[in-house]
Amino acid sequence: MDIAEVLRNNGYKVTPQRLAVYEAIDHNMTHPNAEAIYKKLQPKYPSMSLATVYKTMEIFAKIGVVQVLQCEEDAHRYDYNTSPHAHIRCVRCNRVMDVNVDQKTLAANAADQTGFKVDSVNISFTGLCKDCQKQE
Amino acid sequence: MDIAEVLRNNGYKVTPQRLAVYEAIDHNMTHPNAEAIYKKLQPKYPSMSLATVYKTMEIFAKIGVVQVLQCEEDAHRYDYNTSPHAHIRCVRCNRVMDVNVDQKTLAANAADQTGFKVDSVNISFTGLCKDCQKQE
DNA sequence: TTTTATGCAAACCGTTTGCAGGACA
DNA sequence: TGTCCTGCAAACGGTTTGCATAAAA
Repeated sequence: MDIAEVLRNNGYKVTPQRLAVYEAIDHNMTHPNAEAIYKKLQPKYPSMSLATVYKTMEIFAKIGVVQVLQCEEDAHRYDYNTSPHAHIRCVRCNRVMDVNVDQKTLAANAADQTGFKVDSVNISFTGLCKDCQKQE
Repeated sequence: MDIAEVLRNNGYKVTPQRLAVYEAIDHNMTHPNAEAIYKKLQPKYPSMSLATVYKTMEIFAKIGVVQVLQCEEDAHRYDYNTSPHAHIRCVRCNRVMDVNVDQKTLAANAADQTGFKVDSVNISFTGLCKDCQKQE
């Protein structure tokens, strides 16, 4: 994906900060939150502010560049993978992994039961990951 | 359920505030947040503080009297129905309804895929409810 | 040159906490 | 009486906002 082009096509300016944030999340499997993205950028982009990270993520979410996750913790996390899937978080090490779930069927089921026109589906699990199970 | 007995059995004192909060959430289908519970109690219990509502809900969640929900909004909501089920929120009127979902199968599926020992499952949908669809 | 973005600091909002006084057991 | 609970106000943490300056188009 050419993020510069996507920004331009959506009427947003292409700035070094936006490119940097994109670089930090592209194929980032850790599902970072804003603070983590900020910290990751510190060494290379020391003048970047946390507010800019938030503003950039809001734009990225709006134009479909990232998916916003809530994994039963305080801060939001971001996923470069915008295809519908669920997440599981380890309650011990806080690692977040992807989980394949048939969201389409679930959404159809929810619509049938309630008469809602369904917009979004959010599925998260918590538990103990393989590594942390070994250590217990 | 005799909430006084449940409190006592778990080592908590029985106070008018705790009984009042229970009264406010028992069979309350609106999935209220702390603020809503607080406001509902104001007329009858004007001296009740919001902090006490929070502290009480924390205890209720711990002893299994309520379920805590996150429906892709800022505040947590509480459900007197503690059996495993999902929720759907209307993005227009913010009403929240219950949805039956086979969480057991989903959890087993997530465990298979990731090797996690699954603790909890959280499923929420958003969309437009029947009434709000009519009005559009 | 016009418009939009940045970085800073302050505000915000839901929630938690410390503590002195009060209620339960 | 001893312990726990309450209500208040202040603190907290993640996020948003207002604004003056700076950079993109």
